[in-house]
Amino acid sequence: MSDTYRDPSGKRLTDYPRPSVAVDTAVLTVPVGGELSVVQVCDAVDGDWRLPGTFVHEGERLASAVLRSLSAKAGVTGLSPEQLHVFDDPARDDRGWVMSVAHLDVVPSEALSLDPDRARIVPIAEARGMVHGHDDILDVAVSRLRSAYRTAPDPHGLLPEPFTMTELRRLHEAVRGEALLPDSFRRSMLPLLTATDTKQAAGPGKPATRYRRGHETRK
Amino acid sequence: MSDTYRDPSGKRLTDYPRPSVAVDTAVLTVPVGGELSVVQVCDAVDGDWRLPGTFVHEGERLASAVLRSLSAKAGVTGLSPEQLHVFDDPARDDRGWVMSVAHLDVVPSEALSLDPDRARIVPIAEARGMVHGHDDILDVAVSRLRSAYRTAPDPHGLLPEPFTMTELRRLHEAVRGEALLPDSFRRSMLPLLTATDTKQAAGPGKPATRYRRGHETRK
DNA sequence: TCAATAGTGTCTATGAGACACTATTAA
DNA sequence: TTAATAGTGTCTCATAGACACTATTGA
Repeated sequence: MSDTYRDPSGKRLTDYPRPSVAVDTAVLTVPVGGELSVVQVCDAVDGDWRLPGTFVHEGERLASAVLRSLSAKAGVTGLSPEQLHVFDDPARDDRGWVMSVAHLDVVPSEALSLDPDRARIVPIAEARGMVHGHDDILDVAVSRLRSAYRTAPDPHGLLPEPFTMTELRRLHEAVRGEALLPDSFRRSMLPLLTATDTKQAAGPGKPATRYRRGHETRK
Repeated sequence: MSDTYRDPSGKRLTDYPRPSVAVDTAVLTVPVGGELSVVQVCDAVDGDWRLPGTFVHEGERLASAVLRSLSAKAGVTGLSPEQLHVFDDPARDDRGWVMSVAHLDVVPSEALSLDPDRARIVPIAEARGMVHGHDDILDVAVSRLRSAYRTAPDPHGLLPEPFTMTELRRLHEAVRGEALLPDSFRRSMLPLLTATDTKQAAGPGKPATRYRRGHETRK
């Protein structure tokens, strides 16, 4: 840090009071056959269940702080944190002047290996009642995720490739929290998928084509 | 601030290094009959034209810091700043560890009274080349504003009520940077407007109905 | 054969784009 | 009347919803 910088009033940058900056992250996932869920951690001080978070270290990127907090507090290997909003109410945190940059990270449930004493996965409907306005963060995260899943097939890669159209639709139904029409869903997603040569048969019924994300004009 | 709080490792909140937090704001406006423009201020230290900004004071809300910086540096009475993104690259600002919370504010051009030595309004196409990544902030601000003006009539209140359909369309054309079809535009906006009883005639031509924002089912 | 799942054909309602038309004013 | 601007009627096309239909498998 340059100590020589002085602003027009002659003050150094470090002469100004500075807030602590935290990151708090809604890690969303969909367990196989389950509903949209969020990772909560148990607060070491007061025992409440809340979203994982940490203070940002000096010179650290926000996304790095998010990944560090997920790996340390929840045993989660995060992927690509996305900024949502800065919660800046000075009275929000009774520990002092803390700004929290809310993040969203979307992680396949297979990639989660949680320590049950410190972290858990709960359906989003059962996650309400968290401290520090974490309910609000969850709301923003869910609506951001839902809008991403309205126009593209599994944009966050929750489903391992290749997958069948039914698997994809069940995932989207879980994320969006509502039933989708199979034929309309198929027609809207087909132009954004590439069919593979292999089929998947599970019990009776016509074997399903397997797809990958993205459209390729392969011969 | 509570001095007694200690985290699990025994440290007080104030023992951690903290970043300076700044706000930088793209103030967008549309001069009457002109194109989408942004307010720039002249940096007191290096003389560059950049977006107005300031450091956040202790206990201050981000939105308050935005309004303070606009009134102090540009003579602008800001309205309702909207958060865009946190720019957190530690190397972004050579003065030290500074996070910048980018904001958007949309202001009717009549409300601007700029000191020409310190501030100016320029069309967004001519505003490129700013320092500290302010070009990126402008990009995000413009795309946010354009998407807001795709579905609703003048959602930021740039046009004084009441207004004619043609005035509204010209404003939307300026914001979106492209021509719009008069009849399609009218049909998409009519359900979101309330007609007044008064008409407006300017020169030859059928007098135009004047509208207000919002739909009311008046008798 | 039956049950089960995958996938298609097609009708309809809706809304955007396009363009011709009518309506109402000043001069 | 003419020029100018406001506003409407209507055709077409693309798309989503809805639902019946066909296709392909295991048992």
